Amino acid sequence: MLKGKTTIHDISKALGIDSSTVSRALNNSPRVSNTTKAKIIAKAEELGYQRNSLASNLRTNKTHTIGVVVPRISRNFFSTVISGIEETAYEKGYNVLICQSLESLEREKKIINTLVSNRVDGLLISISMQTTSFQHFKPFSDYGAPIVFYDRPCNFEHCTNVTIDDFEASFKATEHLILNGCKHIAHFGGPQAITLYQNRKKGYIAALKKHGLVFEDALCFENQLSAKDGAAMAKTILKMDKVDGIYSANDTAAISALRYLKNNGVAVPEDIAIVGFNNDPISAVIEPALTTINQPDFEMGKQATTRLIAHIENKNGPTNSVILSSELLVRDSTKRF
Amino acid sequence: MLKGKTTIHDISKALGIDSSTVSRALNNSPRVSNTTKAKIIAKAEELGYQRNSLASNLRTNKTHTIGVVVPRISRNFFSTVISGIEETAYEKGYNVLICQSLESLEREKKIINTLVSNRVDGLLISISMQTTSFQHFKPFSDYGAPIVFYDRPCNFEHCTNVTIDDFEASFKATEHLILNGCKHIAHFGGPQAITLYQNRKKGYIAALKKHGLVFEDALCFENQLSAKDGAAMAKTILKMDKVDGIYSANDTAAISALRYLKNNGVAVPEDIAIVGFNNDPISAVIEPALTTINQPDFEMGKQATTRLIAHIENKNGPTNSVILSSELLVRDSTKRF
DNA sequence: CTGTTAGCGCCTTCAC
DNA sequence: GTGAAGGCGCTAACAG
Repeated sequence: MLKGKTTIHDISKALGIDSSTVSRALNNSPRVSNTTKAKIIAKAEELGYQRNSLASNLRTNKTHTIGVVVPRISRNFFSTVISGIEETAYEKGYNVLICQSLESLEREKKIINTLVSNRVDGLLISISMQTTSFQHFKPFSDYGAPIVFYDRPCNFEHCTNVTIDDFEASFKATEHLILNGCKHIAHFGGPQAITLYQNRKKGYIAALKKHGLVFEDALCFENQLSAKDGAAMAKTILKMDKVDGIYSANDTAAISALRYLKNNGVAVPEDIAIVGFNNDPISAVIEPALTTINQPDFEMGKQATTRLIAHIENKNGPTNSVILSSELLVRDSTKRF
Repeated sequence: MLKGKTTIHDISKALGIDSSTVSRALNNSPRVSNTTKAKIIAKAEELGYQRNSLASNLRTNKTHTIGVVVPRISRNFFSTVISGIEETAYEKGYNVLICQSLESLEREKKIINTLVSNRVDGLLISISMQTTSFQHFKPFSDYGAPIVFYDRPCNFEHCTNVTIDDFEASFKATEHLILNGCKHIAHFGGPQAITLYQNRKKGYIAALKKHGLVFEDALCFENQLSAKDGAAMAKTILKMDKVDGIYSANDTAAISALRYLKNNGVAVPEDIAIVGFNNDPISAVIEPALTTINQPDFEMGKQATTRLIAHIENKNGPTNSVILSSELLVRDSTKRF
């Protein structure tokens, strides 16, 4: 007989105890005597019993499972967020179902359907870059499962948003450069159609203003911030021959620029200092000369999960959104090895 | 009324058609007339019906879900494997449940339990580094669900293994260095307790032998291959003043060594050529001077999934293990920017 | 403390 | 082509 197919009825028969008592015992109900409980548990192990969660969840109408939708697990930021989510979820007795949208709206819709039909208790989602309408979240909230949006906020019904304060982070980054003596700071910016990059630029401008530096349009770049872009911008900057600081809205461009500068005999951070948003652990090891903005990724996962579970277990909880702060991570800029 | 809670009975009542017919229609059974089928589907959409997979799976004893256990999703190699798994699984109508063991045996055991109690149809797993006994897989195979081990092989019952040919890859890497004129090639090796690193060393030795080079114990390192290790080994090598090539069993150590060398005025690959196992996309951008071994990560995911699904759907299929080849990725070693 | 009964939502014989 | 009936495995009243 296949052990895995053991049911509470098998235990029930083997012991001459009713299956409902077996169920209670296995759920550690206080309404079963310790002796029978012990007997039942022993038998369960002997028969290799494994609860059928499908049946249990169907009956209780609760899965103790949280659906997590992420654009890409390979991005360090998101995988760290997931770590935070998992830690909090497991701690509180929830399982986690991870799905990647790969930035595709179509795929996001499919995922939502699957999660709904699997009746997850709640949803944590960072929407895809293609997502502009939110109708596909409706079936979710309709069946009473709460949603928390993390990193990429969303005005859907009264859902909670957990985000990072991009303005503040950029402000601090730029200010750091200024306080270290930079007078002409370039900004490597991302697509201004995206709120996130807008805010990062605003923070940069605000810091300049506060410290009485002039905003120069020529020092403001806007592109995809790829490695190629980074090198190209560095080249442009060198030609201008006055830039002494760079604030980059992501790390790929920052690192690429840094390498270009070094290869062309520019000392970093002595000649040109660089602060990059985002921090990838590998690049940090490789480029200790780079100061980065350390995003609260793990913390974001924890916060979002805590809020979500609060909503799941207490439907009338508040839907306060959360804005998290980042920290500047200034590394040892001397040769490390 | 909550839309999400619509059941086939609601549709049944609304239409005056029996629920069994509704069920058949929604499963696109040929035994329902097209007219009633259309009516039912229309009504289902109108009511926002979402199938309850819990009930369906319970009844059919099939979840169309594959459990995937991975040591760490943040490692590029694994997240790419997952992409391959997802692609194949979705194509064949399966869902994927991703779990991270974080290299912990205890956690791996818990995951297995959850997956079993959720009755996934099959398991794809890369075991944790702590895993040496395999008893915890028993409940899995006991209830008839097949297992495929990927990347880290396992002699458990007659399960399929999908792995990479480490010997061959190392051989090719080392040979590449030799063919490019290297005479004294150092080997940055990982813990020799792990089969994988053993095989990588064997491939290195075999290549030396084939080309009549002497194996020198002093050039063979064994450590965790961290960034620190990489720099330390590079330092040692420089002192020896004869090494002209490095074959590293991972990329972290390779990149770190490369940077140390460059910082000390050594030209790469002109003075010392480096080939590193594993390739991280970011480091590839940063260090075009590095030749890497391009592992068939995506392909591995696809292969493993294809095998698993074959076993799920045809219980008596063969359990042939698969060994995949890697490719040397020689990058433009000139200054890229 | 333990047993009885019923049903979660779906699918699948078996009839007609 | 459709309806009736039963059960997947578990839990939650309600009794006793």
